[in-house]
Amino acid sequence: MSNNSRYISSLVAVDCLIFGFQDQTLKVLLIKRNLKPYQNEWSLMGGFLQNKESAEIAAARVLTELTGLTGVSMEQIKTFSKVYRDPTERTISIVYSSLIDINKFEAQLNHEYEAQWFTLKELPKLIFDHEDMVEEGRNFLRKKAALQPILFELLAEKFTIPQIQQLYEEVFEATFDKRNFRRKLLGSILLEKLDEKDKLSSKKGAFYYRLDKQTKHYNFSILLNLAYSSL
Amino acid sequence: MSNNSRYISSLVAVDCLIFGFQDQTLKVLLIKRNLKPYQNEWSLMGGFLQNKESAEIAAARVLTELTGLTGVSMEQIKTFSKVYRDPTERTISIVYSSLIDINKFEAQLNHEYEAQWFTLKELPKLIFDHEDMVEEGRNFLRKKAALQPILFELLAEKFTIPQIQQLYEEVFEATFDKRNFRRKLLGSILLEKLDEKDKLSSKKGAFYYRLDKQTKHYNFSILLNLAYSSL
DNA sequence: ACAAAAGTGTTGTGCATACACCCATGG
DNA sequence: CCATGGGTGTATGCACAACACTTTTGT
Repeated sequence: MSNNSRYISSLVAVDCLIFGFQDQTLKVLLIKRNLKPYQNEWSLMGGFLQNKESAEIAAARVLTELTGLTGVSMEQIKTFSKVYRDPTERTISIVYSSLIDINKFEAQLNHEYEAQWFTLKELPKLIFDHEDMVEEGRNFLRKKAALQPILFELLAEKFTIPQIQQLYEEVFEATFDKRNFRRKLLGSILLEKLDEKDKLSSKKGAFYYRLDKQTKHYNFSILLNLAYSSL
Repeated sequence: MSNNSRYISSLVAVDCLIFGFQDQTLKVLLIKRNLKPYQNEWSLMGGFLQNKESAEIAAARVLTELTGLTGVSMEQIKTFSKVYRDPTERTISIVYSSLIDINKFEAQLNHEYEAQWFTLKELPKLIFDHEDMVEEGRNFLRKKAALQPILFELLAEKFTIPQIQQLYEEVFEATFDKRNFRRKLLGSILLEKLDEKDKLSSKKGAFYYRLDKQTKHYNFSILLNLAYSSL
């Protein structure tokens, strides 16, 4: 099958849906476009596929460009291809998502871009179909989090149990019993309890934990039934 | 962001991963390419995105072209974009999957294409990265089937319980206790028992069932724990 | 002293699993 | 009459959900 005028040759973009967790809230990283058209409107950070680049590589490049972070794992969410999704030019966009520890990010932010974290409830209007992208990403996050302990990537190295619980409650838009949550969590994942306490959110203070070094073997049927209703 | 020589303008293809169920076996529909290069090699049925066409529309068009079927629901599986996946020309491909009742298909097959059903175990060598596509599709099918009663789309309007069980066993590559399976199934989905029996696979015969008309409210935590291990 | 969040155990129930025998029929 | 696959019921254990009180400490 060779090139033929009936077939379009389309620009292919990648867009990065970057989730972080801050102030007990799940957030997405958006940038304000600094070029026309749609100047000053908010969007996901994206970029076009370059010549000798797979979409995975392109997505990683875009992420690094914005945040300075490398080696972050990214997952393909979905490809968007509506004909007029970008009114100025026919493009299709492959969306990738990543979860980052928001503090690492702050350190390395590229200030060429005007980037800002938004909670999912206070999302501004986004260009094109980027709001659909966020929605898809959110569903993806739920399914994934129900099956694998990925959400830890959103937390700093040290974290408290109440923090994790808040994160899960955010993602699933639900509230869980703290006794049951703690039991399930500790029963599924090897966590190392530290002596240090986080006293920011209570007077008593909550012990920090960190992921046990050799934690590769989690027993993660955990939280699955939470998932039932939300999937 | 306007066109720029660093950015490639790539051909965008869709490939259709069509699953069917026949002789107690899960099968995929492949075609033998009738043009060079790679003439006479097997591949998924695909086509290029046309000018005013979204990928969803293109995938539906391709499916119809091959099978004559319309209105079949299709799901986007994943987009493949390795640089040299198609050695002759840079293309990216968006894979869609559908489940069809193999009998409906037989009736309407377009014989311009040399199409053939293959079991997953006897898959021939496929062009490009099409084998990866099949693999992705299979994973997708498992996850989806664990949460939703989609597999019914593979069956004819009337089906027996043992038939469904075989189908699920195929998809999950596992065997289930028939008493438990039946109980869970009937407890989750409204099935209407018919008076008629299928005597093809046993002397006693197995009663036919069909999906209850207003079956929109299934209670499908069913089979989820089968999923645990396979997801 | 009191407010605010952290931390802790027990009990009941429903669900999944495991398991063995009878039934209907065609050859 | 027998071989083949279809169909049925029960007992056990486990994992989840529900639930209330004590601890710590900053103000």
